[in-house]
Amino acid sequence: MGRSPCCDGEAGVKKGPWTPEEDKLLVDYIQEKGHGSWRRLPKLAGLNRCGKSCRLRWTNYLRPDIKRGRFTDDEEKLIIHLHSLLGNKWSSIATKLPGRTDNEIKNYWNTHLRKKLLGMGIDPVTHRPRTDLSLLAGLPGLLAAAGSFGGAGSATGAWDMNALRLQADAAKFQLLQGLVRALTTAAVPAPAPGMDNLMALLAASNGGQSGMNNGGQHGVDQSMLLQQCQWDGMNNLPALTNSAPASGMHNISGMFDSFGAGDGLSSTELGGHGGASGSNVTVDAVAPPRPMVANDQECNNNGGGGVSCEQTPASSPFDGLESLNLMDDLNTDGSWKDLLE
DNA sequence: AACCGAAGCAACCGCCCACGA
DNA sequence: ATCGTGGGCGGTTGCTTCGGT
Repeated sequence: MGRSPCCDGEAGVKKGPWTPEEDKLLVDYIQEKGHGSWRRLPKLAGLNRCGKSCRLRWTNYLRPDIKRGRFTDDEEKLIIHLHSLLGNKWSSIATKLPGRTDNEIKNYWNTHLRKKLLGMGIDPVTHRPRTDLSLLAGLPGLLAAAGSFGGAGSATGAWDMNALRLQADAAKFQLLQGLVRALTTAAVPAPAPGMDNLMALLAASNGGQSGMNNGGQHGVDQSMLLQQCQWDGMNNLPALTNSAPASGMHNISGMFDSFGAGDGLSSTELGGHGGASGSNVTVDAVAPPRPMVANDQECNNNGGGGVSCEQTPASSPFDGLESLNLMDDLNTDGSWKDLLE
């Protein structure tokens, strides 16, 4: 049974925005005597507010160590990375961002970061590629998101490599899904191996709406994404033949299998893995081993919320791909069961 | 200039847990 | 063991600001 709100029964207690006068009363009192019991504080400080409101105002806005202003790119990346590990444990995330409050981070996530991930084809809850029907039509949005993700960097044409890699991960997934779709609909000639043909195939399979042939509408150099796709071995596509869909399906199934296994994709890219500098695109010749993330003692502070403290591989947008069972989503005629209407 | 919808953000709500009596 | 209280947390609301028409 939850207890009743602390302000229940306190008729006449003021709600809504705080005035500068109220702020001053609160700050002066706490700086002189400390907050002590929040419930008793309003009366002692001469405030017509409930204690809970005072606590929130102090912890979120009046504390002297609060950092205001825009989140930096590094902070954004850190939030995304921590969210992939901790979920909506905003207070835990806030402990890693000095001067930022859980409320501020939560708001920023809901209003900015969540939308960015969605635009990149990444589920903001699971941090994995989205598998809903918007995926195949999502490349234009992906590119749009790519154009906006880098903040000041993208505005100057300097690509954020970590963001690009994340986007490339999603792009690879979409490419493969489009490939499966194309081969299984048998309406498109089977391609010769190679990325260029794969791209063309995807465009054809998607009714020419893939956005990859939009002439750089969003200022995205297609070759950059291609290089990213090749970065971890995407270039080593299995040979595709002109055979019937069943045969193609076999090959693609193998692609998915190899994709999920030790492909070196790592969301620690988000955590500052230096893949490139400046605006030059560099491609890791050998993807680094996926690091283990130690969820150490701070994972104990959630009051039994259930965060595992075991060592777990750092999550990636592609982590768990092998468990997506994409082939299970295909009907015998090659159409998607749920992804396509 | 006025209107309207979207986005952003401060603040509130209600549930939960820890802890002490 | 039970209950009441204090405080923390995530989710939601509603006001304000912004941008497009």
